[in-house]
Amino acid sequence: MNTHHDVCQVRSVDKKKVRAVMKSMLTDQEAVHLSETFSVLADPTRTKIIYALSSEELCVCDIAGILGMSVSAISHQLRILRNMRLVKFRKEAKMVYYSLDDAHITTLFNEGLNHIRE
Amino acid sequence: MNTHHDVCQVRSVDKKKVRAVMKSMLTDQEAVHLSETFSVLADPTRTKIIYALSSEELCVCDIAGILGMSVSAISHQLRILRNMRLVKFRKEAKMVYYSLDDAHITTLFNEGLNHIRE
DNA sequence: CCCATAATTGAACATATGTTCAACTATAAG
DNA sequence: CTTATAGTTGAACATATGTTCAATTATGGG
Repeated sequence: MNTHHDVCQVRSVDKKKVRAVMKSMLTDQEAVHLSETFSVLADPTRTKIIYALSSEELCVCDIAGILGMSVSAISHQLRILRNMRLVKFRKEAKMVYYSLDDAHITTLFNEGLNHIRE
Repeated sequence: MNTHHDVCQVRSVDKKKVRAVMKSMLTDQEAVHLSETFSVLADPTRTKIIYALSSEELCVCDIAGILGMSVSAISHQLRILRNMRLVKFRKEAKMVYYSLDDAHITTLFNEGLNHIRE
């Protein structure tokens, strides 16, 4: 609930503009969904994992080795990526091999990578 | 410093793969830079602000009105967007008008928007 | 000069997030 | 069956993040 006690009392300087923008504004659901999408890529460990998996299918142990981090930390992050359907996995004996499973986010990832590297 | 006490002892299941991936791996700096870029868009309030400003130049008061949030909360977020050079502003009398100032991130933003709306 | 309004700022607060540690499951070898 | 290894998980912990609240700055009107 919005009590407006700290919201600008004029409510709007340009009511016409305000009404127009409000009409096309993202819904809360859209804004949350959109920001959650970006959140997946908003962590250096996860960007490294995604980058690593973009060239090779890898087991948890090797990802940990490549990033110089604990298997546990990597496993926790892989769970997040799994829940977001960004990676898929395949079991073979005692090993679990991970690979990318989302062409969409990969595009977004590469778009971001191009931006910082330009 | 990495003590390796919890890192897989085998160090690598497939040393060839591991070495190859490590060679092309993002640097810490790149990974942090990349994830920081995505972090800017990883908050629903900021995505709404960016969306609002993509159609109109707006003063702080009107942005607050559109989002139904306090002027203070919006101002704090605008400072973040300003520091990241995502928005620029212009003073007129007592008002401060904000507008977008980064074509790059806007592309990334729209890419994300397309993904969730497809 | 005094007051009202637009906006910014810092501190406090609650919540979210990422890593560590230890315990646990699953699989395979002897 | 026992042991070793790969991986997962939950709790604890520290840190980061976003909003609120109160105080402050900046601008303009009477």
